[in-house]
Amino acid sequence: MTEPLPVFDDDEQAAGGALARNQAARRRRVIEATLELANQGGFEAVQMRDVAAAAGVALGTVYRYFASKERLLLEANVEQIEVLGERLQRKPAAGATAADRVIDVLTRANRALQRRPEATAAMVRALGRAQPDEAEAVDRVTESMTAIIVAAMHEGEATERDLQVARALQQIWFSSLIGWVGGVDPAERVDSDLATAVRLLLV
Amino acid sequence: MTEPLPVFDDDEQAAGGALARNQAARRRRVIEATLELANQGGFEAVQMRDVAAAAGVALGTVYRYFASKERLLLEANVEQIEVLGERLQRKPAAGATAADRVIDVLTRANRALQRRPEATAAMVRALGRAQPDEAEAVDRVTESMTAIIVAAMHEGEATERDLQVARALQQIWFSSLIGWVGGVDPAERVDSDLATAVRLLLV
DNA sequence: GTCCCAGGCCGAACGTGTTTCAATTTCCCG
DNA sequence: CGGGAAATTGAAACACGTTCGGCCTGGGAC
Repeated sequence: MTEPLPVFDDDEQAAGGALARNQAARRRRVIEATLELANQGGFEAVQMRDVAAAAGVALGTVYRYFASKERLLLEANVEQIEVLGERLQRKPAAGATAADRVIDVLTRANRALQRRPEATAAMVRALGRAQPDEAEAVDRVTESMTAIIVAAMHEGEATERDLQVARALQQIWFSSLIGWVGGVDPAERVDSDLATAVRLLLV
Repeated sequence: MTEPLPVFDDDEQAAGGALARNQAARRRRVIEATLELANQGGFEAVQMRDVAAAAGVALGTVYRYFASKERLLLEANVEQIEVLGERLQRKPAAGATAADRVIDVLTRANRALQRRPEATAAMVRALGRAQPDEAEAVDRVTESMTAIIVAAMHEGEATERDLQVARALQQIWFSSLIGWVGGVDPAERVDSDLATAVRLLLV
């Protein structure tokens, strides 16, 4: 390693001592490097050695923070999805009916995802490979996806049926993304599958 | 190799000459070995070297027939799914309404899949990892799943809407299987998700 | 300030999917 | 039967995720 020095290039809250601060900074750098690589070349470009090198950290250190490549990608993308969710909320869904609003928000979400096709593909691939250890991270991602849908349906409390519909749509969304990422379907198919499903589910 | 002899333990049509016959037999042995290993230990137990050894074939030969591990698992499982589809047809779905029939057939299908959890997990994992090269194999699997659903809906020609519903259900089915295999959800969740979705989609 | 050690950090080594290639065997056909 | 094409073999090498054992450091005890 040519750079064994502790570096603080992070804007997080510095809660604990120097150690805790360094750890937070390292973790952040690893995630940043991951997103960078994922943006450029997708899942296969995120090679653990490269992530480590780009983050200025040893390979073993990456594994100290993230138990596996899937976990790393998942955790890096949970943030992204959550940010996306917030952004979508800020500009509330347009449309008179719930169906219109859901279609609107999903279309916008997909547009955002397709703007970084490689990164999206990497995230979806990580989701598709998840094993029991990663269940929690997977859950957080799908939870975010569901939340985006629920929020678009209406303002107040969601009914049981709303939640069922939202889960179904999230599952269809995920399947479609897999299909797109796997080269089975074109990107537009994600939108059209979802629009069709919304029309079937939200009478 | 201790067994270089050509073996014909296959019941397929012997169309061409000895070469074609041997190739068919080899291919079959590789698939058989794959299913065997997948049944026992799932995805990670299907190791290419072991498959080759169990099939009495060199590693390079396995790759002559199947471009990748995913492809191998996919092709091995297309057969399984198709057989399952036929078996399900033989005992037609029970129920007065389309919804009941679809739930019935999906429940039976899941019971069959859960009887070989490891093999199912291996197939689902392969589906989730698919890349563009494997698109065709993926398509055949999802096609079979959709066909099972369509067949349960009614006898005659399927309407456009039927096909949309069937595709949506297939996508939900797949997502649920991923969730189960990934340890996010218990096996029963596959059934309950599908039952819920059927009730929402088939009024 | 010095000493000590739990924990962080490192990178070499391992496992498995994939590729490669020369040598050998099998098949087909004249 | 003989020759050449194609398939198969065996073994080695490569790529990349993951693991492991030892080194180093920060920070508490004194």
